Amino acid sequence: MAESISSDVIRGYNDTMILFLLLDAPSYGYEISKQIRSLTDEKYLIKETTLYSAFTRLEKNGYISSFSQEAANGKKRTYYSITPAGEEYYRTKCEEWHLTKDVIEHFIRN
Amino acid sequence: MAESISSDVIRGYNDTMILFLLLDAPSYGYEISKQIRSLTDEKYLIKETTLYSAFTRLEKNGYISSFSQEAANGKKRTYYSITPAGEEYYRTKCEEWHLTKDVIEHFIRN
DNA sequence: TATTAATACTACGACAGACATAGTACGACA
DNA sequence: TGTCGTACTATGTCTGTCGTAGTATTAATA
Repeated sequence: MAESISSDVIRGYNDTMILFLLLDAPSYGYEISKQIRSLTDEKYLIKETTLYSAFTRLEKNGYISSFSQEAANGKKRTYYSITPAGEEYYRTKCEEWHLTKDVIEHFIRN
Repeated sequence: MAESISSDVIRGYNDTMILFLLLDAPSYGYEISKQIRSLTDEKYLIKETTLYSAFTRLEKNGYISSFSQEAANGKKRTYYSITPAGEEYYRTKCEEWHLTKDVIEHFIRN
């Protein structure tokens, strides 16, 4: 019985998950990792290194932008917000997902 | 508009596709690639190198076994058949797929 | 008859995303 | 005093995919 998901399977959708969580409001690493955890009922736990390297990649591609802000407790955080290009990319990935799902399901029995 | 699927998305499911196609009968590289092509309505075309390296990996893991056989036209082919371990692995991947799908869909809007 | 297309692969190297491991730094709490 | 939670950064490795190239045979086509 498959009980947890190997992240290799998810490869290519970590970016999409992050962008989705930034659609409504800017956020930062630790919060996003907790959101992914709770949204998926602990079924998917993104690795810290995976998450932060995704931030770097997404920013380099112009899909998110970052700014520093002090939290209530005086700690400094790096926040990220989605850019218009990021929103566009997110929509593309959603379309791609539907296609991908259909393709893979041809090979799934039951 | 996403028109074709980047294989990066599919990463981790090529093995599953191959195993699926071996469930009913042994087959070989060229035929499998054509079957994937037609089953997916040309939407997914597996690369030759990807396919043959998958064979190597799957055989090394004991999920498939190979034998040589001459085709009707006298040409030699390497056929692969799925092993019991391969069938088991295939079933696991199917279960994992359902889980994965559910997880990802939390992050897909519309 | 010469050339091209289809078949059926193998070899080699590069790349990118995921991940392991480790370390930093600060505050809260016991 | 030490551990836990927070919020990261650095570095290097691994693996599946993919680009490129080459080999060899047969079938079809000009």
